[in-house]
Amino acid sequence: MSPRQIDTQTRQDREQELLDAAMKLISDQGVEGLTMDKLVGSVPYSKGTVYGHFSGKEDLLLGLCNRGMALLISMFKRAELFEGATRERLLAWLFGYQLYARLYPMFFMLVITAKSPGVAEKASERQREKHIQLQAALSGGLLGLIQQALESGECGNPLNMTAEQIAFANWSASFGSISLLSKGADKCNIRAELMLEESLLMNVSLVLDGLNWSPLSSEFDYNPVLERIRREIFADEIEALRAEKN
Amino acid sequence: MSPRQIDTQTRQDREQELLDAAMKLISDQGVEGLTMDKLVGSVPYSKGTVYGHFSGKEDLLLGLCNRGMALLISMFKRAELFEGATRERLLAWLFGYQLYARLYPMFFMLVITAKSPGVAEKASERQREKHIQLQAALSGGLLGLIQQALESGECGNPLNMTAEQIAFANWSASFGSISLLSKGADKCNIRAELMLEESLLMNVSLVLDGLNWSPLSSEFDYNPVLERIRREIFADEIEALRAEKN
DNA sequence: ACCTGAACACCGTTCAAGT
DNA sequence: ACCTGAACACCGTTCAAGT
Repeated sequence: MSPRQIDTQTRQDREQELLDAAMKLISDQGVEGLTMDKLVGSVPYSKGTVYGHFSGKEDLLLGLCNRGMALLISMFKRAELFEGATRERLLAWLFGYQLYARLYPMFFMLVITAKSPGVAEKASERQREKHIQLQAALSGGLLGLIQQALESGECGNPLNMTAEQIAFANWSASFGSISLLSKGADKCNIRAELMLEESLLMNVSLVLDGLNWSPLSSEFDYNPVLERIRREIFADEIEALRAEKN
Repeated sequence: MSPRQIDTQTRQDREQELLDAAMKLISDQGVEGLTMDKLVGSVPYSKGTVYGHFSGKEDLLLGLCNRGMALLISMFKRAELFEGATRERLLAWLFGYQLYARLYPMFFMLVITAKSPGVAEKASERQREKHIQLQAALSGGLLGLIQQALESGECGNPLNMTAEQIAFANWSASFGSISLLSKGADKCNIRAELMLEESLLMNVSLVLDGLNWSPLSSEFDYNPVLERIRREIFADEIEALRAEKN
């Protein structure tokens, strides 16, 4: 209620406004269509003001990436509530990741560009700190789930890997499948999108079978589980994806 | 010997010269340090001449990517000669991929940027054709190896995947592991590089065990095989990597 | 104290003018 | 026919001048 309070409030609103405008530019014209000039032009503030919020283009990019990660975290929070064996809940987690990559391809790609030395080092301390904090929140839930599976013995873990190594194996299998398959699938290519879903699940199944994580895909039909995940957890996202097609 | 012959020869030489100069700029100043202005400045030709070889920056990028792929193909050709069971030869293949990513991180990353709609569409028809041709050569060897393993029964293939799907599972597991782990490992970070090697092999082992590709990693010690791969096939690359550290 | 936008250095690309 | 480099539109960033 003090003037200072109001000031920081309007300041935060304006920052969100800038991020909104930047996202609109990206979804209209692609990542390379995002320009400080265009951003300033699409917003009722001057260059100096924009630079008062983001120290430069790299800082803005990391700010966008962080917004995307917060969104992904909210999806994972919902996936954690899915009822089922640990492997089924992990499936919900991975399905959410793939939905996220399809709904917000710009955010998915920003994670890579944000980690490249060129941008990470030029960004502000504030956004960098936020980034590693979000990263920790992101992997925290996954690690907890894996630890549970190790303790209950559902994950046989024949190679005696650590929970972190298992998490990395799952993440990199998903990340590799998604990034190799979603190159030019921006629009219309519905077959490519279905292939992404199918390939991702198959590749992750191999990893989980290799980990001896029961029930193995040879002993259990995961299709009804997937159907439940789609209906119970991510109905909104799937609807949004369908709406986007038209 | 005709004048035309000589002309195309000098033209090809000049194109290689331009690619050499571009590579030097990238390895000195990073990918974003590559600029048409700087390239022209580092070479005894004018802007117009450079644009006579590459229709624009995207075309140059794809040209560099293609050069990297040709280099990777030559490494895979050697890996194919490795003597051993199919799973051992696949290991040689993947080990080569990881060495390539460490030796030429710029080439490894260029494959992603080259596939992004922004650059692929702006590049010339010539480089685009070359690119898909190289891509076919690249996956051809891997597919042949997998088919062999399927026919001999060494790969149990419990999920009844096609050879293409198996190839994609291996490729995406490798790609994901490498790209997530080699973010800022440019220099000095020797622990991160060893971790890359270890993580990649572990993640791929899970996939291959999930495929029931014998001998399973629980029944067979692959470390001596790796040692043979290092010594018999990639001794030069490992030496180059060591030399680069100093 | 906060905001503005002219100014600067650099970028990718083109094309009239030279040889 | 081939090459040159001035010129153009656009980019990210800064900072003296305003309020």
